[in-house]
Amino acid sequence: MKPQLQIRMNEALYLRNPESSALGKSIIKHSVEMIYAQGIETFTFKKLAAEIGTTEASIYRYFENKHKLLVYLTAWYWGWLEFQISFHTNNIKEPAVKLKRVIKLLTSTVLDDKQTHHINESFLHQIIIAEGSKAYLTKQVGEDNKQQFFKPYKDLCAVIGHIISEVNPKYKYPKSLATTIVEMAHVQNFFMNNLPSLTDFGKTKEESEIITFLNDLVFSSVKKK
Amino acid sequence: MKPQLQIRMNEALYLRNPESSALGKSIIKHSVEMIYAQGIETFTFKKLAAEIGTTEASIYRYFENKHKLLVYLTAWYWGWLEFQISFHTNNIKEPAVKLKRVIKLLTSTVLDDKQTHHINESFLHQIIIAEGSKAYLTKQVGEDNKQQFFKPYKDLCAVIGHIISEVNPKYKYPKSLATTIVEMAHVQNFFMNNLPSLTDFGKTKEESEIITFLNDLVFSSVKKK
DNA sequence: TTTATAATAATAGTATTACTATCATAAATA
DNA sequence: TATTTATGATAGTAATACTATTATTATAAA
Repeated sequence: MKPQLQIRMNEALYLRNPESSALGKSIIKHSVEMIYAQGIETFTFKKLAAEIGTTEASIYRYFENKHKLLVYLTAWYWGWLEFQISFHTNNIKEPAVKLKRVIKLLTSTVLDDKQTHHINESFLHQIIIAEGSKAYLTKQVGEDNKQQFFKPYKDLCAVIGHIISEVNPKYKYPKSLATTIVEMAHVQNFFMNNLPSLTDFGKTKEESEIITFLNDLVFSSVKKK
Repeated sequence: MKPQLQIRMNEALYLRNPESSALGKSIIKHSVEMIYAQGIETFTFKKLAAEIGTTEASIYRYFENKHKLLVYLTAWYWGWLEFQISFHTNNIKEPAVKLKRVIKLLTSTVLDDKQTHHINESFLHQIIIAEGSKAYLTKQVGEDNKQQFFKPYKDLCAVIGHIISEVNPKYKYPKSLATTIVEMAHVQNFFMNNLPSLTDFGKTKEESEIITFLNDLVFSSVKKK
């Protein structure tokens, strides 16, 4: 059995730690499956309770509301992805190579970790593509930010920003380019699959083309002139 | 009195044309103000009815639901913006200059059209930044797309894509770059104001910096090599 | 092994949201 | 003036998003 990787989560995101019990893990597991299947707006705690054979009240003991649960899932995803990135770029010296690897990791459909734990990362990846921005596109973004809910996302973008600066220390917009890469990896994927005429990959629907596009975009900008 | 510009709207977006009556216009006007002020999730037809002194039932005679209203407002915005762009790039020959002008129009806070009509474009611009993507980030995106709800957005992106191809006919990703410009003009603005550490403009909060960033990004990529 | 304690189940209830339906009345139009 | 059409007034329903209470288990400390 592989050592379970535990993503360190902000305690303000939950009322009771879902990792601390079987019910908690079941809530996470089935949330991911249901939100993946039906989207965040039709997903309710009542449906979730029915699905996993518990009660609404029990779920409310773990999460204050649906929004907190979504923020929890996105935070988990970004934490997990930062780990993946540090793992897969570990012994790469060349910053440009590192940056390419990051773009690939951001864009590629992740393979489910073969049930190593209860979260299906592949489903979660799709959830982040379609629902991820709703975690911060709210009026409470300021409050949520004060409580550090977006720290994993910011940390990841900071890591990417630093790699960009390694490639070219003179490049003026490492942070904005980092968020551009992250957001576009998702937006282009969503458009390719749902509004294909908005992209140049609508015919093939190949993730590899998004990677090529992003590499071209990033390296034309960052490269020393 | 200025000639009123009428944006041609998809009839499937409404039950009764809001432009056809005083109540309809009032619904649009106050929707924009309320969604701007309180965000789409806390906004309800009941609150709107109270605000404008009508009944919920009357509002439902114009719009099937809140989602359709949001899609209507975004469609209106993109239609309006495409008009602005064609107006302000009208006699520009040089495609690179045209593209710069487009980036500026996408990024800049629009000035309210001085009550020329009932829609406050400046508020609407902010709504699009914070809520616009929720119009398509849904499970019904396919259905909505079949009904052409996103045509104004796609048309605008197509226009921008063509300008990109004029700048460099060999550039491989005009469509994806076009959506990147449009989305990033908004995302960078949202981050700059709400999660400033994700951008390079957090200190000054100047829109002009976003424009400079986007110009750099776009022209480094598109430029012939 | 009992006892305390903590987690969950079962059940109920409330306020708000997201609608639909009906009928009366006012305004516009023919 | 008659008639169509829009709006207002009112009512009602199902679902959502919770909160509260009490009973039962499971777990862990004494």
